[in-house]
Amino acid sequence: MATARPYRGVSADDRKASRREALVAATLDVVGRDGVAAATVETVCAEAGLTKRYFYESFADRDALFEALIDAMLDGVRERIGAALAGAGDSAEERTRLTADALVSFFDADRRQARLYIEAPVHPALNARREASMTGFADLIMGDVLGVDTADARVQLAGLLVVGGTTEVLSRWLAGEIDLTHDEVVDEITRIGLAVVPTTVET
Amino acid sequence: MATARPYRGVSADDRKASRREALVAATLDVVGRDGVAAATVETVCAEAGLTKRYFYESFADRDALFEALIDAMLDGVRERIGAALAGAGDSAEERTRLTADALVSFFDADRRQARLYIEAPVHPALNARREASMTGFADLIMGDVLGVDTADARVQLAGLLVVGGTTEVLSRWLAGEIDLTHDEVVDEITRIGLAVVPTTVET
DNA sequence: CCCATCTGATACGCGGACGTTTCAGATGGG
DNA sequence: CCCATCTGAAACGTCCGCGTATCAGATGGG
Repeated sequence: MATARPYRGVSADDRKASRREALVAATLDVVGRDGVAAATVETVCAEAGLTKRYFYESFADRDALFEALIDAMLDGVRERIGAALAGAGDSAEERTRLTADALVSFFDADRRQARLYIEAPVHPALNARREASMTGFADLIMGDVLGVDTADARVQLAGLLVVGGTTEVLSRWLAGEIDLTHDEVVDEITRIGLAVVPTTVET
Repeated sequence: MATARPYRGVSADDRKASRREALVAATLDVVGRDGVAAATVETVCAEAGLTKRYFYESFADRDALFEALIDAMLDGVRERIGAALAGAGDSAEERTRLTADALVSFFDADRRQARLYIEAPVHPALNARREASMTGFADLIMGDVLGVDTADARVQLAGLLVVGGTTEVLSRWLAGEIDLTHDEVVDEITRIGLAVVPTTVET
């Protein structure tokens, strides 16, 4: 049954896919404009110009949408950092700066994603991904960027402090509470990242 | 009207005050056990062994309770830090360690308060206080403890990064994700706090 | 041209939480 | 002793969001 049929010249799969895409985009818009808490199934559908029927066509429930959304965002961040580090040298200073710049640039360029990340704690499904990602970023920064032993609990602590602190700083800077330019923010985060490395465990 | 009358030997004011206190204590218990999101008017009243009528006798609404709760918690933290710094010398290292220890000890000793602080972002009223307090703590640490110029935007950034990062670290450590002792955590936070000071603006 | 499918809108039932109100019974003052 | 006040429990009305179901009209295949 349900022998998929073209409609207005588009195949069933294409229609479904573009509706899903519209929903994800609409959610990001709502989050960016009104915050995560405002992104209900109803408001998202209204924003997308679709009805709830199509929501449940693509997502099992609201959590599924949020998970898809934040996973896409986190993949984007990782990709951005990966690209920045791809052609980099071995200098810890250079690598740290490139990483910090990738992060700041990513969220500066798309405030919707920034708000999603910043407000992730309001929703359990988002918060779980956020926490996991912070651990991952901490490992990445301490290991791949600064080149210290991430098995050391002190290094883990330092990594989480830098990542958590950077998140807080980004949130404030994007809100206009910190009167520094993009480059100055990157400078400071880089400086702090380098300063925070436990000297006793350098490799 | 409402000519307050004693009941079971207690004055009306005393009865009301103890009910209010019971509600605050119950909220803290619920938050500690089940999280901020679980602290509804109904669950709090049930925990306190009171009914909603008494809730609205002491609080205008749920937000008022949350505000009273987090303000009390933040006052407690400030008091604890103040006491720690009261008899301290001028050494930045000593003052930083005492501050870090005060913070870690406070939340380590009362996980309910820790959970309230950590989960504050889930509720707007709590989050507003949390954000304001972080700015305040950042100023306190950079100014009163480390003795640098808090008018400098770079110092503000560093302060927020340390405070935000410390919050993240505390959250993880209390959750058992960081395998360090109380003293080791204080050591690391102290070390990082000192390392993060922008050297170009020392006073 | 006819009928199955797709679309868009709307209605529905459910549960959770809020804040208000009602009521019977316990308690204390005059 | 009587009656006003206090207590504890419960009921109520409202709102909001979820997830499902219904239905008339548009569209396309055979």
